[in-house]
Amino acid sequence: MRLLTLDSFSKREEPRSKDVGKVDDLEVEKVGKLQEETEGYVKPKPIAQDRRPRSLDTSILLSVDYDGAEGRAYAKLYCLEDGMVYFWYDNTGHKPYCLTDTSLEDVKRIPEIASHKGLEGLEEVKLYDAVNDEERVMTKIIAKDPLSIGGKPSGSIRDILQPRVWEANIKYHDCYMYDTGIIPCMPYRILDGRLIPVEVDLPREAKAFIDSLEGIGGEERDLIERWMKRLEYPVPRMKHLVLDIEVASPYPSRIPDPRKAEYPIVAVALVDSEGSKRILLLEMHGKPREDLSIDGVSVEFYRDEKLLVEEVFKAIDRYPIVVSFNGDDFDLRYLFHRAEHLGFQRSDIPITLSRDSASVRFGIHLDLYKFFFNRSIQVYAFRSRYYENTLEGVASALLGVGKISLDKPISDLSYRELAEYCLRDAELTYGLLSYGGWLTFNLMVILSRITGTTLEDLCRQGVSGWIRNMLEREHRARGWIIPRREDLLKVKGGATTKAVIEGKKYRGGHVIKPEPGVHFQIAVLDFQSMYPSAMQRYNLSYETVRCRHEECRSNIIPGTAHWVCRSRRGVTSLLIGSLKDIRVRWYKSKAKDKSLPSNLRDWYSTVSESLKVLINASYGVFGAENFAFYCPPVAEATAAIGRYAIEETIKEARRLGLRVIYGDTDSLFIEKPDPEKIVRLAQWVKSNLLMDIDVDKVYRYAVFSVRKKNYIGVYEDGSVDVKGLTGKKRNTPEFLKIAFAEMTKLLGQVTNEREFEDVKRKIKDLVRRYYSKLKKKELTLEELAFKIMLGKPVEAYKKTTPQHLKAALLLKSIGREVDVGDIISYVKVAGKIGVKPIELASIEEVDIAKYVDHLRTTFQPILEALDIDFNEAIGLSQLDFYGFSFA
DNA sequence: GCGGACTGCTTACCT
DNA sequence: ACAGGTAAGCAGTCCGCG
Repeated sequence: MRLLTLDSFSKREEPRSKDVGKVDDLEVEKVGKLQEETEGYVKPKPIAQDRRPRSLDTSILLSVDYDGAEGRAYAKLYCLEDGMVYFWYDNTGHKPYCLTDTSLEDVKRIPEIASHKGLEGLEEVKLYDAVNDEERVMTKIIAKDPLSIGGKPSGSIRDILQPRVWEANIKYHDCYMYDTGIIPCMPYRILDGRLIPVEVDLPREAKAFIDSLEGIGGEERDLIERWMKRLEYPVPRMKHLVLDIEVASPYPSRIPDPRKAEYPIVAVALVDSEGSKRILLLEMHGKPREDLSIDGVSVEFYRDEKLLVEEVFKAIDRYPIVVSFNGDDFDLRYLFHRAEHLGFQRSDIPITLSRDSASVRFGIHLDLYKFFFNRSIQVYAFRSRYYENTLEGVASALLGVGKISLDKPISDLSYRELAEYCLRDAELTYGLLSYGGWLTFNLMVILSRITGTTLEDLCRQGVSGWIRNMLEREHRARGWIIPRREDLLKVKGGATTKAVIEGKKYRGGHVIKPEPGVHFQIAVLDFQSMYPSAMQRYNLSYETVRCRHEECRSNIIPGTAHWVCRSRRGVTSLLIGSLKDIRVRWYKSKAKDKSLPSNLRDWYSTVSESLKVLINASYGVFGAENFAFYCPPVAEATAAIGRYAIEETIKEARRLGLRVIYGDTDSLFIEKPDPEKIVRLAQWVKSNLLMDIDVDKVYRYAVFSVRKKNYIGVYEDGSVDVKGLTGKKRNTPEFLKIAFAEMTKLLGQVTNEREFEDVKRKIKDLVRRYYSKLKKKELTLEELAFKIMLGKPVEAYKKTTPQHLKAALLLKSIGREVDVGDIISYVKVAGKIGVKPIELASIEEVDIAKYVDHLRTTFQPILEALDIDFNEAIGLSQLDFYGFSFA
């Protein structure tokens, strides 16, 4: 009976070229057995059967879906024992529902409801309304199926009840998970037909840690235990299949339309986590089959596209996790529609499409494109190491390997070229998932467990979706009504402060004007997680800010017209606070613990980074209009507490005699600090503001100009931080970046004030050298290019025509496709338009004067601080010209 | 009709 | 579609100037 585990499939024959017929026979036989194995209540096929329930070993919950034919929810479970996916159908009788504040009797009298075909029943429920701080009796309208609640073009229950309807927009699979309390990516068993969580026992050390927590309430302690159980349970290795397809389009730069699927699928790469690599090629007319062998790869030719696609479908059916890069919008969508054209029955296509996702029938489909494009993931998890949203961009930045570049359309490639190209894409995608000891996948699993979002949704939603899920689940668990956005906005109102930037909703962080010049011995003090701490310590949450109690109105948040509740603990304050506490007190410190083996440290560090993603986003979402719990006063109060904290801390620092030379939002730069005074300041902050500050870094010296958010800091070891300066921006021409880097290297060598004179001379030489390079045009177009990302489609620029757009338009005029997210490389040239893409320019036409201006502005902030005059620096080139070289 | 002062748009950065 | 604050360069407009 083990025959059908994925293991047996992965141990397939040696890589070889093989013929269609053979492959086909083999697979038909296996699929037949798959069906046989699947009998019973628990089954890997959504077929209605009512057999005696059987038990299932420890399995990981992958997702929950609704089976329309069965009329109930089912869970997809990945059995750790045999590596197969099983379906468990709900037998608790859970049904979709929504709420109304109309009484049960009155609801009965609404004829469209009473006679609604989808109505299952009505029920009176007592729930807590946190917005208004009162218990309410609501009527639960239970439906036979999710579509009856909402989603039909007309006649849905929620449309009939409008506007007196609550919780009608929650996806049913989420609703099911909230109510049953089941958590994706956690282990379950099936006993006596019931889905039962596997009890997770915390390691002794972890229990001791929880017991040792001081100054933490019981509620928060319970939460910490809950999080830790989800985080300490290991991430099991699950089997993945990466899939990538190539389509023979006659247009080289145009992506074929997956809805039309008019061109044949000529290659499919299948790379799995067990080491198997297959490439399926379509034999094309007039192109005889080659005897292809690629090391470690099974190359398979197909005479018939239908058979090729069939083979791909069989592979999809065999894996619990199917992975793609942009499969939602392309690969799976194309496969689906192509299969339709090729005459497949719907039931033989293992893919289901919805508006912006594609899913597979047995396992789950993860689209890495959306996950890597997620800003929070980009910034916090991968530290902005990539910034393009393409496979090429992400892979070459993280893996150091890019796509194979093509100079002709797919249809002109030889079989070998095509095979290698397609395989590379799949390998890169696999590499992104398994990268750094499965960092990406671990990250997803951790976020999934904490927020209760399935991996499939996690990939596709943003951080506001994740946090919404976490909060909604918490509401259901507590018996709270999930507030409606419009009620929140109406009751809590908008912002009361004025933003510095026109058009923003409220005032944000405070930036202190730097003291220009060179400053030695700088300690940089940082508030630890300032905004999350503010939310935790000041009890910020949508229901506590501007609460209903008269007696709380005097509890004013400084700098605002808002107050905060004294009597109830805010739910976001509690959730964010507990996540922050376990991160700082357990995972972050474990990640730094050198006595632990490195793989364990990596795990702790991954958990720590995942928590950071959630914690850091927790403030911003409340100011985001699309967030389900959008509440401007919460975001505004958070930022206001931050400003209050830093301003009061500066005052106290000055009282203590500390010299504050710069600060931004949650940081303070202090010159030549007395360590004792720093300790006193930290104590003051702790007892007066209930927050933590510590010395985040120490600079041997730092260089400031008058500009905020622009400085250079040199560490004790000579390494250099460059912040905000033009010389390190990614759109700055390479030669300026190189020149600037040369300068920072010089600055890194300075250890005391005396050495500055020498370095100042060297910097002048450097500037003059690059000036002369420019004058002599000893630079390539590549080095001179500005590389600017096209922020929107070409047609969307209505108000102005920026230079990178002009260059893009020139590219378009010679037939090159340009798209959102493309990086346009152009140089500044003489003439009316003033710019040319580097593909069309020559070095002779480059406008040198413009580049001298850029040389000036790149160096200006630093020269200013060092009291060097740019003109004087390059003026030396005149002397140089006449032979008075200092070199 | 030309150029400087100004505003607004755009991108990339900082926290 | 997590937030606001800052810098820089350019596009486009207004306004004064015989």
